[in-house]
Amino acid sequence: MQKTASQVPGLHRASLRKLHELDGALELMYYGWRGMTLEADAYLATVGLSRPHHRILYVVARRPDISIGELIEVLGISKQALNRPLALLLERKLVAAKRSPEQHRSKLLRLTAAGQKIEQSASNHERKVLRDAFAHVGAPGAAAWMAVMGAIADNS
Amino acid sequence: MQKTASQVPGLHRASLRKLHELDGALELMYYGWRGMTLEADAYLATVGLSRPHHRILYVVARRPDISIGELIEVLGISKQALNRPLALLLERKLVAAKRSPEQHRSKLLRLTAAGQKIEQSASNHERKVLRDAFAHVGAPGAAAWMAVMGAIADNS
DNA sequence: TCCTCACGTCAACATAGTTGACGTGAGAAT
DNA sequence: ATTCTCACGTCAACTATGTTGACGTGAGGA
Repeated sequence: MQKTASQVPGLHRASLRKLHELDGALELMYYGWRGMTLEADAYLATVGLSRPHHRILYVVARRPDISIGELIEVLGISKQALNRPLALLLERKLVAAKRSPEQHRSKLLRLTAAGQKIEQSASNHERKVLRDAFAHVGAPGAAAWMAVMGAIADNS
Repeated sequence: MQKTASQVPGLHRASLRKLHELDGALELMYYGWRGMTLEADAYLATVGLSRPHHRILYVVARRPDISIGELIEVLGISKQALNRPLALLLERKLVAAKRSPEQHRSKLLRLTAAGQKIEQSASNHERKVLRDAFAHVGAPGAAAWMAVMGAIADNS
């Protein structure tokens, strides 16, 4: 047992000197991301999965019969990177692949019932964090948050 | 050359069916995080560094003479995980370690001039994204964003 | 003087990503 | 009809970032 510090799972926000006006916002983004995914990751670990598996489950849930190629595009990773986590999901029958009868050039992916259950549980953890946060600021605050995040996301 | 899709660096937001009310917010958080760090990561890559190095530089810049133990606590990673990236920063003389004269139980870390320059450049990329996004919504929107992110971050 | 234990380091391993190489089969070109 | 091409998916090898475990060292208390 060698963790004098950081036995806190949630990594309380550190107090750092602010060198720039926006440092606070910067740190909020960092800790916000961690805060949202913390419980979901812990849940996923209990079922032997992790973040990349969840991302796959999330997308497949919302695009049934998606092909591997499309999945790669949506996730923004290489097809080789997709291979291992997806193989695990298939092996554990959380995702089912069928080749369409006449067109068997690509595989079509779907969640099994078990896969759906895990996807929903994990995503629920994340949505709960957001729901609670939005409750603090009401609908206008939530709308403003969405607007800012949209602007940040669309930067590129 | 084998990337028919995803040659777009910025990974445009995918259009996924929304199964829950908060799915949009969930995805915004994901793409927002990516959006903020995208340019900074690209810059860091040009100088042979990456995200963990930047996090170290960021913290050390705001806590000069921090010890390794404190740094571990702030970053929320294990001291072994810190070891390799920090060793690189020391080797490249972006961070300097001095042992205090009488108390040489712990090392005190500081950025060198070169380290400061890189930290500022990388952080500037991230702050710029935030600044632009905030400009879209004005001060009240920014305040609401901060409030929501604070609530999300403090979840734990 | 000795014990303890925080500090920091090294070694071994897991996981998630990368690039490269390649088999296979659909569809186009000839 | 035959051949070419090339997208699709898979496998192998490698890199990077993290984990846990083991351990040397020296400060400070007993």
